[in-house]
Amino acid sequence: MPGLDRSLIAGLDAFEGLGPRELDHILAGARSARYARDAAIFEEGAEATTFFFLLDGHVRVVRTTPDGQQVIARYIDAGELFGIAAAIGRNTYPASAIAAVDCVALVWPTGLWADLSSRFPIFAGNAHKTVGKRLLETQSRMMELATQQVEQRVAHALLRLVRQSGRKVEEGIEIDFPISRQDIAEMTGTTLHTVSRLLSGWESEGLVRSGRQKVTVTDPHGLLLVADGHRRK
Amino acid sequence: MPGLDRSLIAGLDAFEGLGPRELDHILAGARSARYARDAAIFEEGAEATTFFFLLDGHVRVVRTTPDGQQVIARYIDAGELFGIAAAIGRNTYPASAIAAVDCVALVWPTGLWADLSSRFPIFAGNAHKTVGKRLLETQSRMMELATQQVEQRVAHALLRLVRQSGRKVEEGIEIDFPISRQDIAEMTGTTLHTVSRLLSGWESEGLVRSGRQKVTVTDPHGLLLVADGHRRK
DNA sequence: CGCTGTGTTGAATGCCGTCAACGTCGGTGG
DNA sequence: CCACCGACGTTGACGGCATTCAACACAGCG
Repeated sequence: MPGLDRSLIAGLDAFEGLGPRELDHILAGARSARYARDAAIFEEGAEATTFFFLLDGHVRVVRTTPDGQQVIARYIDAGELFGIAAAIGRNTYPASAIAAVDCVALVWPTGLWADLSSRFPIFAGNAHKTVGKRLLETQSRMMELATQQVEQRVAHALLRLVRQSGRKVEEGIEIDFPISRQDIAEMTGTTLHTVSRLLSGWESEGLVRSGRQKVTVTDPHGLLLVADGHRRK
Repeated sequence: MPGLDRSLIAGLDAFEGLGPRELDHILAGARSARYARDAAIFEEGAEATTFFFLLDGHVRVVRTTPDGQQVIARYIDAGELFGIAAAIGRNTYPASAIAAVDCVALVWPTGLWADLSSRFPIFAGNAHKTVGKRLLETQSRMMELATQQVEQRVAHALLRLVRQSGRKVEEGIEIDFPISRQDIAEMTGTTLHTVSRLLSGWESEGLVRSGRQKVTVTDPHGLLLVADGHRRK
């Protein structure tokens, strides 16, 4: 394999504050890998032998309940570290990671974590910041589930998705990867039926346009009103 | 103030792997403080000027929604670090901390975090492990909210509380601090009315005994069946 | 050209939130 | 000491939101 070029990662959040020689050193320990759409990058409960940085694509992070129901914990976008069990002293992955589209990632053996994080404390700090952000974001979603109605939760979920993984198109902002009603239901703790009804309603109100595994938000501000419970009707 | 004795903290999880001289050094930067029941130790959104280790008592961690509803994120027990915004690179507290009973805590200025964590990487690692545990636990609660009925969620919450903060008494295991129906509702995303009904029902089935701000689980195994949705009836 | 995954929509059920009223405990001040 | 008051808890009745059950439509694919 040819060496990886530091321009791949220079300037990205996770590598903020590191110099060229440091980036080269970190990259020297990595390989790059491709994952086909719907491939499992790692599985919940498996030994955490590697950690990852997503160069391109979108990854769905999923946990499964004892009785088999799936819950989508989050989506990872290009430019984020993931699978960093080592950073929190765990040796198994707490969730599964599935490629939502064809993906490219950098992959390090977990064994390198201790060396890299002691040699480059800034890198470790950036990873811990990422963990912290995810903790806060998870708490926020927990609060939504605890206090809001389904309609508001789904609206919030869509707004989060377009903000984080949106692509500007003719009619508005489109979610940049295939996402089904079932997926949205698993993010918001409801059923695909309810999601379908909500999207149909919003479509006729001109807030969104949606089709098979596709959602475009055409009126973000209007949707935000719904998300905050300001029902006009 | 007299020096704090290292026997206060030796052997506890957060200080695992540190020697006597290291403990002394860490303690040298701390002061101890008392908080009366219901006192706010810190407030959501405030600048994170200090971080804490709970020596005695129980602390309720609370976030408030934009429209004023409170959600209890977790309870902190004696022997845990908390308010460690510095460990995840934040400079404000993401939640409020309220003393559930009279409490005693060690308090460090946040400014010391960088020094302590670079000087004692083991200490920093222990803190990051704590953050990781809380992320996983928060994810689990999010999954419960997304997939389970109120009855199961409340049962799980009680089981978690007795496991983590239980005190063995004559009739079973009692939650070691005052907790109201409202508190349980705020942990589980329901109303005090529903919690009251559930506890009444369980009391007549012999699973729990409860009174004013008191809950005792008398049949943990039976309650676990309820928590897992094995309703006999 | 059928099959599977995805999406839509109607109808019925039921969980649990809301509204309401009352009971009880404990602390506090006269 | 006792009366009062506020916080906490209980219980019934009602209703609505969302799940469940069911049937059908449509697209992509082998």
